[in-house]
Amino acid sequence: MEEKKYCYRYPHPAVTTDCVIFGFDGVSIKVLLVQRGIDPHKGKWALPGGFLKMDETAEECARRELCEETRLQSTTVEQFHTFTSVDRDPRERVITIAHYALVRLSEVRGGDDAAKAEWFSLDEIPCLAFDHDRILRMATARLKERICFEPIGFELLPEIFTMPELQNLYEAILEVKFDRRNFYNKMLKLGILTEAEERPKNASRRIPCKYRFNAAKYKELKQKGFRLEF
Amino acid sequence: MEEKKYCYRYPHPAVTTDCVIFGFDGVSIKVLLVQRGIDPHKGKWALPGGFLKMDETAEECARRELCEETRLQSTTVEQFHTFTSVDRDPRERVITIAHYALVRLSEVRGGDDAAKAEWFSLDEIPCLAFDHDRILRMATARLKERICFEPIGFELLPEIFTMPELQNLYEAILEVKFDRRNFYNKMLKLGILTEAEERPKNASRRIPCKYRFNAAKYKELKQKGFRLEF
DNA sequence: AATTTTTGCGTAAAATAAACACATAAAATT
DNA sequence: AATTTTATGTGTTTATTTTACGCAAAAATT
Repeated sequence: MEEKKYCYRYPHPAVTTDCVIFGFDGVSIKVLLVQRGIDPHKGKWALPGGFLKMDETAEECARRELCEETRLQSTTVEQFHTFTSVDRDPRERVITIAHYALVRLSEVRGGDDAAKAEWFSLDEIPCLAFDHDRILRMATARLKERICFEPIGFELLPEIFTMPELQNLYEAILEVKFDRRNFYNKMLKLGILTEAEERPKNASRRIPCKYRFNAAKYKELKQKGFRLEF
Repeated sequence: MEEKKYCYRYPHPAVTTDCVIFGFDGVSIKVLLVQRGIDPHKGKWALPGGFLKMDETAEECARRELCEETRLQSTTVEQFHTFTSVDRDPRERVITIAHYALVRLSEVRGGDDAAKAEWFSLDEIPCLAFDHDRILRMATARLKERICFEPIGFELLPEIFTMPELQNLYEAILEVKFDRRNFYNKMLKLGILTEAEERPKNASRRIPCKYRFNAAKYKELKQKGFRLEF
């Protein structure tokens, strides 16, 4: 039995971060889950997560876990809720600061963790450990809200993408269907897309144009006070 | 020196909740601050807050503090961000789960706390303890976002209110001016207001109609999938 | 070779938002 | 007391945005 050497005058809860890592394979939204190797809930699938170290912020902690699983250093990581039910963990009082991350599936390499990790579609999520199903539900709800007002969708696509790909992403997240031509017009009119390649003269109409997200232009427009609104 | 009797195998941060309590006096948005009676930052103004107990959730903790300051039991309290900078508190590692609360100023009675508490307008906030200025800024930003899509504004008004009062509230929070007649039309067309009193026949036009928020109607409309959009 | 699908680029209609006009009576001013 | 100003309810007109849908051409399918 290891010594309990960190002592306080008042009880302290343990603090963890969990990370809902979203990806997009061109058809549906995926979430990365890991299979727990230890009790409690040994063998069950869970969100990647771990204990907060005393010299790191919650976001740094979440990024560390993200990197352990995907080898990705720089991606969108955002805190969205802290879960504090008193009986979340049978061992001791544990509160968790939940984050979501958006990654490009093509850039993900296997994690260095021995633990088994797997991508799941949102409609085939297995039974999850702790209150992770609740965390996941809130994460997807937040993703839906955010994508309507911030251009976070581009974090899930390759740098260069086509309009149908972008539409598929929006439809997958929001679970709706858009009219192809209206989506096209609206997106272009926003002015935040740049044509990635010059279109050949003998342009085949069947081959879609390639775009990239114009972050500079978006920043400029945002300062003028415009909102995405989808 | 009191005994440090709560011991763990790994270091644990202390966890607090802070609460940004918003009120509206008919003209501007107010925030309740308390003057710290102890070090660190003794004498400085701060957000009401305190340590999370082991048998309560973060929301319960925030409500407890709200009640201590305002005697209000049932109001909107919502978590919006957890602040985790490593050097927030000079004593030890403290993370705080920040909430905002919306209260009707008319219903607020003095707190039972000995500490001095005072309402401040957003444009005359004094220097605050810890990182509470950052917390307050994020709270007001969140309030702005939320009021555009959820009818939380009514929590700040008396149960019965007039259209000019409602408009003043929206203008105070969003820091914009609306055309009186368009605001009026838009609000009525939403269908979430009920006339509170029958208007006398010899209705003076100068005396505004009185309304109340129709929560049932709002719930019904929301289920059909409509958004406020302001 | 014919048919279907997919894309770029439109346009007409419908719905929504923005701008503003006017009557009335209370309140303020003279 | 008469006059002016202000605040409110109720519109209408115009501009803008959203929605619905048409069409041609090349690629893919049959």
